[in-house]
Formats: sequence, C-alpha cells, structure tokens
Amino acid sequence: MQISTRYNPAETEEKWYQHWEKNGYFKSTPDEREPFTIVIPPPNVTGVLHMGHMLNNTIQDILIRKARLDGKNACWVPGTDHASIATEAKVVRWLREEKQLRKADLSREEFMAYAYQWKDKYGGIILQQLRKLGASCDWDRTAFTMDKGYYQDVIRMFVDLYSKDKLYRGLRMVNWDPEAKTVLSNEEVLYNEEQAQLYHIRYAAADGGEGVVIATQRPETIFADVAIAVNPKDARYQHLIGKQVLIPLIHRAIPVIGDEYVDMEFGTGALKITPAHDPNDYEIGIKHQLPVIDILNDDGSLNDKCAYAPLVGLDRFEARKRMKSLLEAAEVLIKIQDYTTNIGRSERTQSVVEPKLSLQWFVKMTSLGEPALKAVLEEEIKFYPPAFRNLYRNWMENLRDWCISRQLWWGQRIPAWYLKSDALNHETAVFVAESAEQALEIARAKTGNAALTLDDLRQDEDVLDTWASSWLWPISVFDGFNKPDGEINYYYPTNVLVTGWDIIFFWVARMIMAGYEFKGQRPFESVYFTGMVRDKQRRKMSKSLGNSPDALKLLEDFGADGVRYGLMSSAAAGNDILFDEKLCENGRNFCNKLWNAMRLVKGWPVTDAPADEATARKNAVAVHWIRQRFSATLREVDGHFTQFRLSDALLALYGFIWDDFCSWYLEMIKPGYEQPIDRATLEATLETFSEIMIALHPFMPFLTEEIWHQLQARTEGQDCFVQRWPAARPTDEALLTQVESVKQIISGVRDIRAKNQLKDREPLEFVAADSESVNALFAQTGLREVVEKLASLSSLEITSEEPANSKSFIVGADKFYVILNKEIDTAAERAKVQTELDYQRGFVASVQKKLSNERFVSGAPAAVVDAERRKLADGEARIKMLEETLRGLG
RNA sequence: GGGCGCAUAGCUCAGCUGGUUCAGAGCAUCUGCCUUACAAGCAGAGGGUCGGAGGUUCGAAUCCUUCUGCGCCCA
Repeated sequence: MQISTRYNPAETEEKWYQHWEKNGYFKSTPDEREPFTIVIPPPNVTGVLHMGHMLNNTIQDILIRKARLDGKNACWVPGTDHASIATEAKVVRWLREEKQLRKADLSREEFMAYAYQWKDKYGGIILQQLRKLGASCDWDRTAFTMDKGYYQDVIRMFVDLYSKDKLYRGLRMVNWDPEAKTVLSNEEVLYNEEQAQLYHIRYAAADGGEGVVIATQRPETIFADVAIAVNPKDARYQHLIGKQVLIPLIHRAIPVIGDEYVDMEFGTGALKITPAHDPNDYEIGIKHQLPVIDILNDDGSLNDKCAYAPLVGLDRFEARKRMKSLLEAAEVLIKIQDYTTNIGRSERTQSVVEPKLSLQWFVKMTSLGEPALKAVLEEEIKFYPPAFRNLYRNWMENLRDWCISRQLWWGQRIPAWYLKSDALNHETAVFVAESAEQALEIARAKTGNAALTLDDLRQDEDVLDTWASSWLWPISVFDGFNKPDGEINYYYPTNVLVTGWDIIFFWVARMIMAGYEFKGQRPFESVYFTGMVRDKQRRKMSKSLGNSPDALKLLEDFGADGVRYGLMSSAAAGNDILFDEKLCENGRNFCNKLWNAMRLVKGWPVTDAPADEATARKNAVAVHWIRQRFSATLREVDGHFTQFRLSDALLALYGFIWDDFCSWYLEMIKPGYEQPIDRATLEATLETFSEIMIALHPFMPFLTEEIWHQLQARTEGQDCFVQRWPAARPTDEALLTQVESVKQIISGVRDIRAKNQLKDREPLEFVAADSESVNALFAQTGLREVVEKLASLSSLEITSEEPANSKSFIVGADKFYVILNKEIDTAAERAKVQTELDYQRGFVASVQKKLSNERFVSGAPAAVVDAERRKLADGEARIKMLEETLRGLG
C-alpha cells in the first residue's frame, strides 16, 4: 500500500481523540497512585478559542500527558467562568440587537433568564474547541462558576468572611447614570473627546484678601467644595496655604491646602476639591481628612446640601447654565475658556456619567495577604519563571482592600439584606446570611422586632466580582466546601497552575489567599506563567485589533500537532511570544519529517538471514549509539521538565529526532536500494522509534499515536497515550564522543566534495593520518564502516605517509585526507591553510597565556586547568599538522 | 513619581550555579543537489566587540555599579 508522503492531520486527529475519550483515558478517580492535578484557568463561558488559550492549554496538556506517562493519576479539570462583566455586556448587546430589549426595561429575573438562554446557546463552545487542540481534560468534571454548587460555595464564602469580620461596606466612587438611575461598571462607560468650557472663578479670601482663581468645568459643583488645593511648590499660591477662602454665592469658608498632586500648568494651578463628585478629589479628601458633601440627587438634580436655594431641584446642566449669570452678577467669573476634554457617557442612555460615592463591599486584605505573600517568598509555592516573585511581592506588600461588589446582574448576588425602610446607601443595619430566611431571623434578632417579614427586607442589588468566585476554583471544583473530607483530599493541593502573568494579581494571588483562608493550604505547588501571544509588531493579540489569527483555521492548516509545536518552540516560560505562522509551518514540517521516517522504516524489506559482517558491525554500533543518544536526550528532557522548561524539552527532542535519528542513524542503517534489512536491526529501530514517540507524545499527541500504531501491530489498548515514559539509562560517554568525531569526519569529507564539485555518491579514497586517537577511534567496532558508508568511501587507510593530490582537514587533533584525482590549486590551498594556521597560533597563544598565569593554575579547579592543557596540546598538534601541510604544498 | 523587566547573528529568541555545550537554535541568506523516506527535503557555507562605560574575579554574555534605549505594572 502506498502511504502518502505527507502526514494528514485531519484524518488522524478526530480518530484518535475519539479513541482516547471512548476508552476513558481522560478520566480520573482517586486511587492508590500519586495524583497529578491541574485545574484549567476557566475561559469565559461564551468565549471562543484564541491564541492565548491555545498556548496555555497546550502547556497544560503537555504537563498532564507527561504525568500520565510517568504513571501518575493525572487529573485535568476543565470548566468555564461566568465572566460577569464581559458576558453581561454580550447579553445586553444581544438583547438590544436581536430582541430590541433594553436591560433597564427588564426585571432582574427576566434578564437572568435571557442570560442563561445565551449561556446555554454559546456556552462551552470553547471547550469543544479545546478538544481539537488535543486537550486531555477529564470532561466529566467540567465545572462552571455559576453552577448551583459553585454558586452556593461563593455565597458561603461571603458569609464566612463576614462572620470573621473580614468584609465591610465602604465608600467608593462609582459611575452613576442619572438617567437610568443605576451604577455602571467601567466597561459600560464610553469616553469621548467633547467640547466643554472651563469657568475661571474667584474665591475671595476669608480675611478680605483677593483669594484665588480656580478653573472648573462643572461650576455647579462648587457648593460641594471642601477645599482648594495648590501645589506647595507653586510660588503664586504658597502664601495661601493654611488660609481660608470663601465659596462664591454661599460664602462658606474652606481651607487652602498644599498637595503635590496639583498640576501647576493646568487651569490656574489652583484646584477645587470636591470629594463627592470626583474620584481624584475623593482620594485627596481622604489624605487631608476633609469632609464630603454630596449635592446631587440620584436623578442628577441638585439637592439641598448645596445650600443655595435658587438651584435646588434643578438638573445639573440647567444649574450649570444658571451659574454663569449668577457668577457674573457676583463678579467672580473671570473668564470662560473653551477646551476639549474626555467626557464619559453611559453606553446605554448616552447620559453624562456622574462620579458618585456609593457603599460597596470590600474584603480586608491584611490578614489574607500575609500567608499568601509568605508562601511565595518561602517557595512553598514556586513561580516559574521565578522573576515573577518580585512582581508579586511588590503588589502584595502594597495591598489595598478589594472591592468585590459589581453593579451587574450576571453573577452571584451579594447575600446581604437591608431594611426596606432605610434609604439606599444610608442603611442602618445589614443582615448577611446564606438565604433570605436566615437573614430575616438575624434581622429580627438584631432589631428586636419579631414582626419583621421578608417583605421588610431588600437584598443587595449587586453581584460579586468574578474574581471573588474564581478565587475558589481549585477548591470548589472538587466540592471542597461541601465535602472537605472527600476527594479534595486526594487532588488538593493541585500540582501546577498554568496561566498568563497578566492575571497574577486578579487571580493567582487571590487563589493563593483563598487557599490558605478557606483550606488552610496552598492551592498549588507551582505556577507556570505563560507569556502573552503577540503579533509581529509586538501588539497583544486581541479581537478588537483583529490581529489574532483564527485559531481553528490554524489548526486546520497545520494540524493540532503543528500548531502545538509552533506555539511551544518559541515559548520559554513567562516570555511573550511573537507569533508567526512560520512557527506552525516548522511544526507541520516536523510532522512530515517524522511521518517520512516512519515510511522509510516501514518500507524496508526484512530478512532473517544475517547481514554480512561489515554491515552487522556497522548496524550494531549504530543501534547501540542511537540508544545512548536517546538516553542522553531523555536525561536532558527530564531535567527540562522538572524546571518546566518545556520549550527546551521540545527542542531537545526535535534536535535529537531530526539530526541524530533521521539524518545520522537512519542513514547509517539504511540498506542499499531494494536490499533488505536484517531483522535484529529493524526491530531495534522500531523499538527505539516507538520509545521516541512516547517521549514526544506530550507535545504532539496525535502524530505520535498514529505513528506508534503504524510502526508495529499493537494489541487492544496498547496505545501510545497509556505507555510509560522511557527511562534514561546511564550513557557510554566515550562512544558518544567517538561518534561525534565520526560525524565531523564525514562532514569534512562532504565539505571537500561540495567545494570540489564532486558528486555525493562518487566513491572517494580516504586516508587518516596515523595516531593513537585515530587508531582508538577505528578500533571501536563498526565506526570504520559507518564512515565508509556515510562518506561514500572506496577505501579507508590509516598511514603516516602524506598522500599526494589530496585535500586535508582536521578533526580535533587528527588529520584526514581525501584523495582527489585532479590537480590541486596549491596557491589557493596554501592561503586557506595559512589562514587556519594564523587562527590556531592565536588560539594557542591565548591558552598559553592563561596557563602561564600562576593564579589561574592554582586558583581554578583541576578539571578546568586540565581542559586548558588539553586545548593547548590539541592546538599545538594542529599547528604542527598545518605546518606540514604547508610544506607539502611546496 | 514608585516598582519590575528586557537589550546576544539580518529576524525571533535560548544560554541554569561565572569555567569544553560558550558564543548557540530556528527562520532568513549563499552554494550544490528533483539522491533510492521527506524539495514542506538533503548536503555544505557565511554571519556576533553578547546595548555603552566602569568594577569584582585567575576567569564575565553570566555577578555588581552606572549610563543609554525600549516594554510593563502601580499611583
């Protein structure tokens, strides 16, 4: 049967994935084996596969497959995140565009019903796509952060933290949509440059002086001013710091304070501080312990706190208009200046968003952060690459309390109830419980009012930040809250977390905190940080830029193994990768290379007759050598794996397979045209080839499984997937070195061929200068035959005679000649040898200088000094040989 | 403003604890080959003051200081 010269991924991938899944190879249940656990960083439930996912999940699959081959009970838990903001935004858009519905017109329940509808329709597509990549997740364990059980865990977490006094309500500046009368998330506010006006207004000094002029775009907010800030370095205003000035129209006295924050160049260099209506002012207010005056009603009109009756009840824009004439009449309006500024508008109502203080839920970070920081610094949790420890420490040492409430509906609703009789944001009591009924009980007890009913309570409208649910992921997916003595004890702590460094704070740090807080244990032993996948212009790949290749198209074009290779070959841990399809092309080519190696080996006729003696010697040493090389490679790969240096591990295998196995080994044992190969050599080759497939399997699972089955007839269930990782055996270093010399000799001959227009197959006479090392080399059984075959020699002699009509080359400290049946261009040859001679003399001089340094000889380790002595001896031998060659050339 | 990181071949990057893995890989380039597994391939070759300057050391791409140029995070 003719086998295609190209590997066809489309045919094999589907077949093997189904085979593995059907055989339950992905499944894990606790048993007596050592567990190896990974929880997937859950992608957005309605997301689609992109480059970052492919990189990240390829790495996890490599680790999990390697663990499986190592005989561990490997468990990779897949799942998705509800991603509240992103998903809610998608649902809102969908409702608007497809159903002509506005969120504001829907009840919470109606909206949630639509959201689940959306989730059911698009949710989990990404998990299907991961299968195409080869991800060997235990799909039976697929989790979702809004699953009933998971939801319950999040609620329980909230109640638990509250009971431990680690949660509190605090003021925070939010985006308020006065038209929809709702809080907006940052993502729902659209900023655009708009024309606005700066009002220059004079605040008279309380002591009758001329005071100070400020510039503001929102003159109606002056009634909420609590201070004027100037830069202490500003010579114009230094004398005012500590004095009082009067707010125009209402003549309330406010202090002038000094703060470096103030930009001396902007406006007049004096900044009015309005904590209730500007986030930066709020920060300054806290710093200087200033009061907060909120003059806006929820609908954007001014309330009586503004203390200026003519404006109370007017909309902010109407008030702004009136302010102009009022200020003019008071003779405090210096000028009005046009300027362009970024104005935030509600995505939904287009109304100008007002920064507004609102009560939000915060997690106290001090007690949570401490063990989490310690764990990483003391390497109870190891980071790869370790440089991320610094980044982590820097953040953890400057922890701010975590605001976990979000003004959204898609998420876990905060389990806090208030009295309906209390005004919004001015609640007198909070009742936190896992259910409304429990909250009611608490409320009755707390208020002493046994007559309270559920109707008297209202639940907090907000949901929890997505990260406040996903930080429980490693615990919750094993049902660790419900069944703390269940299988979580087997799988937890997980072994490694693979994620992008961009969410080190959002997610990694918080999972570590949750691990210690709720489980008393680290959530994982190691964290492998992947880099960001960027395009050739170093831009992060993103949908909005449209610079991300279509992941599925890529898989189709290059095969999953090709793409996996492409991603991994350039992905050292933590380093961003500049993605180029060329990388996948390399991967595809590598697949074809292996495929063709398989075709070659399978195409040989076999004979049970023993090979002739020379061939037998050659094949025996070849088989012995490739096993040694493979062992050496495995040792290298094992080392890389323990360090999570997956890219290096793959490249080590790649180099071994392409160069050692294909270019050298297979060429060594390849029988002549239509000649058979002896059975022993073939079987040894199939055996080694099969083991190589196992070693490569974690990286390129489909191709290796296919070749594994093509190589030899396998029994039922004897799949590459479930084999044991081949053990690295001690290696015969002497042989490895000798074969390296043999390779250099063969390359030397090939080089002379190339430079003298000699056909590759034209047999050549070859001479090695007699020496101890040359004799030792060829005393190794079979090596002479290897050189003869791969260099296409007609003869190989060892002699101390300098052969005529020859060209020579040097390997190590030995000299070799190729006899050319033609006139040698002696002048050109002399020049070449002279150049080499000059180089060698320089080399020897530098080594001599080192060795004549007494401090080097006494200070450096003996091995290093010995190596230098060897270098010197070899260099001197080479000089001698080159000088002889020069003499020989006349 | 505070912090973290990066700079090595034309390009993208490896290079661990300072020393024969020391200057490397892939791509690109050049030369010769449609050879009997693979032209998406084979054989061979060229290409570098390891960003600059100091320092530590017998010895520095590697450790320290500093400068320059980029990138990122926090405010």
